[in-house]
Amino acid sequence: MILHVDMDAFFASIEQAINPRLKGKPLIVGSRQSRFHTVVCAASYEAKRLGIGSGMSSQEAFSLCPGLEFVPADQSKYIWTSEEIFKLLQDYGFPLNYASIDEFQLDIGDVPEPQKIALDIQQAIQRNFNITASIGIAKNWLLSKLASKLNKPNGIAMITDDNLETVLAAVPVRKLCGVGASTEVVLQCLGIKTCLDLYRQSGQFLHEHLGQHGLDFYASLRATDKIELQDQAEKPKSVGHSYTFPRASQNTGFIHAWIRLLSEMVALRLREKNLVARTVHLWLNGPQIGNFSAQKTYAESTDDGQIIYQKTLKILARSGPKTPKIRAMGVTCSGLVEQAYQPLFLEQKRREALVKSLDQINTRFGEDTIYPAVITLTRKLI
DNA sequence: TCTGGGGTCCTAGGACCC
DNA sequence: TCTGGGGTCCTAGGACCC
Repeated sequence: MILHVDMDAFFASIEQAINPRLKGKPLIVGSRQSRFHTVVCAASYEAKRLGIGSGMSSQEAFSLCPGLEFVPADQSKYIWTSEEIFKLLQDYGFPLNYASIDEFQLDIGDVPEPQKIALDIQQAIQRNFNITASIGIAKNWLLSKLASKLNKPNGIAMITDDNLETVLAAVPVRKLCGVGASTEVVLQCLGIKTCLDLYRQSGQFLHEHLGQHGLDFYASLRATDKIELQDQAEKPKSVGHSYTFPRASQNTGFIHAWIRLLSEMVALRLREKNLVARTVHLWLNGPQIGNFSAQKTYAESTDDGQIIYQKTLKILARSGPKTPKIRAMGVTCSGLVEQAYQPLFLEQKRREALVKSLDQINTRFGEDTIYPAVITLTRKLI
């Protein structure tokens, strides 16, 4: 059996646990500092009851609840809490998988009373962090994840062979992990509305209409999939940053400065994780171009913002749109491996020593102590 | 004036090698 | 020089999740 632990309104609950004034109040955690130009990252259950949910614009949320409490997201708090919960779960001694910042899966095998373990975990989390979790138990990850949503918040639910069809009949297919907007349209056209409708289709039928995705659903709903939990936190496969401008811009200097800033932010995160990257991705979005993305893989790996910036500029020059307006952009690095080589050339050694010193100064005296001058200019242009 | 930011996985076609 | 098959890596884009 797999036990899926899903934290309830994770970011919002942490803020309420830290700040008693926010307890019991409708609260949203926004993705940016500004309470007006942001979207809801997480909503407390008090806010959810008023119809506020993740992904909604903050303005819409405030119109539903003028007295709404607002806190900008502070990732470091949530990452720290997530890692502490992971350690707590490790002590149970089962293979453990880190599924996302607020979801964990334990392979508890065929222990006799899985609900007892679930209850114990819930109580330990409540005791240590003053927040609640919902837990689903089933034969594989997809069904256990579905189960975790059945009795939210602070609930426990188990899907067995006996209640499988009853549970599936009550859940709209859109709620199943892996069914997004596009898949839902396909399924609606086929007359498939509930998870039970999906369950009753043949593998061949699902393959015809959904390809590999359909076969995966077929196997997962029957718990015949053979995906084993890996007993460790996965290493990241990509690291990126993106930014959306208040208005679209055509100013080349502005755009290049932002690429520089995003490249430096990505490089800093790579160094923090002791990783170097071979592949650089550039993503652009604008009213005329829609989504544009291009990537290039290089022979050498790097964690240097200056080099990532130059590579991104090359991608832009080679295949980027010519002069259209840019509304949002992102720089992402992939092809990540652990940093484990000695720099060969003097120039390279000097740059790495410089970058290391800058990181040390910024760590000791605050993030904004020393940085490329272009970033000052960029920030003024926001 | 509606539109954030961080990711993962899959696919299909092309380049290139043996 | 052409044909065939197998395999890997790279690229661009889509779908989805929190």
